[in-house]
Amino acid sequence: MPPSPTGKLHVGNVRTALFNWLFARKTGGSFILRIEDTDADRSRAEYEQALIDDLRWLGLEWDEGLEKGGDFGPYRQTDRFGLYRDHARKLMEEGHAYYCFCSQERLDADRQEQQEKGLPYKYAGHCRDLSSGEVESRIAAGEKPTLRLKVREGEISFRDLVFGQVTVSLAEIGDFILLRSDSSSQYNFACVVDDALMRITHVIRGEGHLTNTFRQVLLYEYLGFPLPDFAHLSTILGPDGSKLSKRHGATSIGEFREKGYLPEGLVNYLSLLGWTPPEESGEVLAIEEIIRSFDLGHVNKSPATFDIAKLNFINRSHLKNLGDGLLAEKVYSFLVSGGVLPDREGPEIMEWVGQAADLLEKYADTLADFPGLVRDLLSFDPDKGMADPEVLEILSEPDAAACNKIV
RNA sequence: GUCCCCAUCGUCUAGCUUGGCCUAGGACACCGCCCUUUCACGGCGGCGACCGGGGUUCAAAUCCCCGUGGGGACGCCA
Repeated sequence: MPPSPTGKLHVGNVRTALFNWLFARKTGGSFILRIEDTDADRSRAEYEQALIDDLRWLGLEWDEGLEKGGDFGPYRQTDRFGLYRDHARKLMEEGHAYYCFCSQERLDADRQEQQEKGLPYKYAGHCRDLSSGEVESRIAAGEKPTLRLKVREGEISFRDLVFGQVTVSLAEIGDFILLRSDSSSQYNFACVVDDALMRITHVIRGEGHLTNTFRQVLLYEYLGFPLPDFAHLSTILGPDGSKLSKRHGATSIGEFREKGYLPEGLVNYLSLLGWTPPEESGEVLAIEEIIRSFDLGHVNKSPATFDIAKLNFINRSHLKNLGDGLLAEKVYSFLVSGGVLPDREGPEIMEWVGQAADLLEKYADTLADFPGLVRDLLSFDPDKGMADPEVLEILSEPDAAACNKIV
């Protein structure tokens, strides 16, 4: 599981993490957390920490990697640049790579020209056959070249565990960059070196990487590394059919946590995106049951739409399975974190918790979703035995802020 | 634009590998009825799909081709 710390952990990434984790648990393998932070501009330490917190909150503990250590560290790519350079040198010595002095401007111009002609962009190979003398003198003169892979002719093909056999002509792939001019590693290269050195057996990642995999397979070939198994997971779409993003509402798992969703509910729902448990077991499952029946070979290829209504149903079901004591505790801390109740001891708090416990007993079999439950608690009137419609109105879109409003 | 990939109810999907058991099954949502002092929960029932067109075959949701729609890649991002 190699995330980039370039933003909040998104449900799509979590689904990928989850499938990696499930596969590792199912097969008795190790789930490894490696940070892909080779993009210095976008990577931020705070995102890395949030990512760790989110993964732990969900219960997706890793066996090896960040904060955990292991035999194949370091587990942060910025700490591994030396390794990449070593392998780059090897590729160069074997004639599979070359220095490229093309300026950004020249590349942009090439790209634009190709586009206008309606051709796919591909590096034109200007520097492919520079003499070693020229290379040396330009480097001596202070030019900072990138290192490119000399892509062979023919085709490349691999068998994906989800998508099956996929093939592409190498004529489609230009000589791509291995090391940037600041000598840091580009993603595809770092990824292959790490996966090989860390003895990764299964690469399970988002579908967006399917075409990167062609490049990577070529790198495995040149580097003489054994090929791991690849499994690509379809994209998660928003209700309008486009890739799920912020404008579709809550997408970061932090937001779901704040709204009071249960980690087990979220994990259960996400496991259902692209995968189906055996029919006889139903869809509301404890994590152990998911592990037991999880099967990568039965993962769907087509993109899945994120459906909040079904998430709510799954979450609600887990809420009901929680039991009164645990539930009262969760409700209380939810209200505290939302600022509805003060985080302190006191008679009025005890009274409230007492009422909550009574109510939970009464409502034991009738729980809705978490915010719905809170809504009931706040508006329950024992004399009338019914909810106050005005309060219900305010809380029809219940969240922590709305709860705050009425107290 | 070029390449890679995908296509079953509104949504998640089973079935497709090994064509007939599919008048296409389940779940969420929705609608109705029952239960209930309200709501909810629960029970029962309903609505609802094989993207289009050609093949192959005695037989196609399942295999092949074309079209259409969608996603992804084409970066000194990952």
